[in-house]
Amino acid sequence: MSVSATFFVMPHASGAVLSKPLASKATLDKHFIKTACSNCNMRELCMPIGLDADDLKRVDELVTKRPFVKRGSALFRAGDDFTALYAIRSGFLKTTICSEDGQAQVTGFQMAGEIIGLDGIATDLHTCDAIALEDTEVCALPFDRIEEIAREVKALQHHVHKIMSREIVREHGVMLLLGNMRAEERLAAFLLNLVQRLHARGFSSSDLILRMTREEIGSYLGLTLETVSRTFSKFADNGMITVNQRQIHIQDAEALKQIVNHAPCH
Amino acid sequence: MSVSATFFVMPHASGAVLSKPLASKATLDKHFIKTACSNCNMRELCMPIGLDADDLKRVDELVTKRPFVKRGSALFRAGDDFTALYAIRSGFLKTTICSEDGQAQVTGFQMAGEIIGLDGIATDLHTCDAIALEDTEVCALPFDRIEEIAREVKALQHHVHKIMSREIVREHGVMLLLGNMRAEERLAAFLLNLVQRLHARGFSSSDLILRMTREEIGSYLGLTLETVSRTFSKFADNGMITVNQRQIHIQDAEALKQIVNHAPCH
DNA sequence: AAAATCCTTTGATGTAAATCAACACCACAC
DNA sequence: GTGTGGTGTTGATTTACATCAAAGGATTTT
Repeated sequence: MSVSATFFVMPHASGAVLSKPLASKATLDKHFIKTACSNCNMRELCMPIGLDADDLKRVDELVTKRPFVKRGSALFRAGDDFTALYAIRSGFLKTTICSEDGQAQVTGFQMAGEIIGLDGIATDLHTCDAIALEDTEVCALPFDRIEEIAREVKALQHHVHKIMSREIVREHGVMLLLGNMRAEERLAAFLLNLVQRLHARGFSSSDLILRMTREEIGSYLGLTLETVSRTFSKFADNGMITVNQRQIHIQDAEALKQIVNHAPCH
Repeated sequence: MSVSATFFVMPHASGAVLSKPLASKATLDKHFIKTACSNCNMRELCMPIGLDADDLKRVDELVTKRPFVKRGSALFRAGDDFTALYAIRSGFLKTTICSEDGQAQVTGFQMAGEIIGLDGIATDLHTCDAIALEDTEVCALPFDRIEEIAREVKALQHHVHKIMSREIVREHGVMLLLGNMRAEERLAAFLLNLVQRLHARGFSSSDLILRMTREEIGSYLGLTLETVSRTFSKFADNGMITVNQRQIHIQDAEALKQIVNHAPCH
């Protein structure tokens, strides 16, 4: 098992593999489901396991608001006061940091079941923008309430620690990617990581729809949009994937893994 | 204030500026100082402020061992069981992750007063090697004890969260550096960050001794050792710094900041 | 103190990816 | 229908950095 696979391709695989696709279900039942965490489709992904009924009730009270973020608009922006973490119920976001001259860099893409906003704890201010790449619904988890309950519920406390540590490990993987890998390796790792996370949410492990532009992928991977486009074409020419706009079909996952693992031209 | 300066140059500036250099003191008093945290030189850096006497006593009991790590040897290695975080009392370390083909990448450099080992929380296994670049003394903080006390001492709980969030923000800065910056910008940001952290520990804000090789700097910055060396030479030619082996004197910090901020050749 | 190893510098050459540029495509509006 | 702006592809050229190479210093070992 390679480090790339461990660090980068699987950082979100916490064992929670759901039996059915969640997005459609969430859409269907939108107005009927109870909004309690204990009843949430995403529970296995964003909540600790092994809570007793009493603890669960406490955690249910945690979620006060469920903001809806329209495609293209921000859940929060750098400089905003930090008050809450957000658990993503449905949708897709990117986080970006930008230097004063407008140079922006995508630091991550987040999907349903993931937690966003951890960067704000350090200074009580958010340090990045969180922009919805499609219509997105999140659960606001007021951080002072999280800390309050975490002091009483051991499992939640540890879960919070794990989530933050996991983000640190994920970023280590990105550092490896940005520091060491060639364009092909980066894009292969990116695709495998995306599809793996989608698969853990009940979606196909071979088909995916990109919610972001080539430019956003490039920004995340430290490449230009042209290089991303060319590399997609190269993968397609080699029969590893088929590309149809934002629709990607992975035909040969093994070949992609080979590319990620085999250190390049050195 | 630029993002680079905020994210990358100052991530460790938690306001704690000590009045005197600590390293010599620590060396001098080595066998005489009380080993309690409440008496520790580094307290302002690695402990929460505003603890009452009762809380302080509790935290004092946290530190069980003070392992000594000889230069070149490992505090922990990837794959080791995670049991404790480590607060660095004195010395200097690097953390590295490596892919199976032996390709290693430095993910950070840590100095006195900083916490190391946060990556292990996610899986109960360390995911990187921590190697001492000079003889180093650390305080082992058993993580189950940290969680136990954090449940009782609110200030400690929040402090742990802040430390983890700060690490996430630091890594965002590294991502920006690796993804967007040119060699000169990277090295300038690196130097400014190092000297700023040293200054916060009571050392000079213009002179520093590098504890790592050009190769290790290059690994951290996603550059080769030759490029690091050449860039040092270029800075020296421009009169920004003087380089004497590992001794660096910063003559024109402003010029270095200019390099970091001004987006490059785009 | 000599030997061996590691580290650093500097030069010459090669190359992966950026940049510059043109065009095709899609979506949405009017 | 014909604009208009965002998005994606592909080609030609440039360039920042990697790679290859060699030699001089520093540091550790014996």
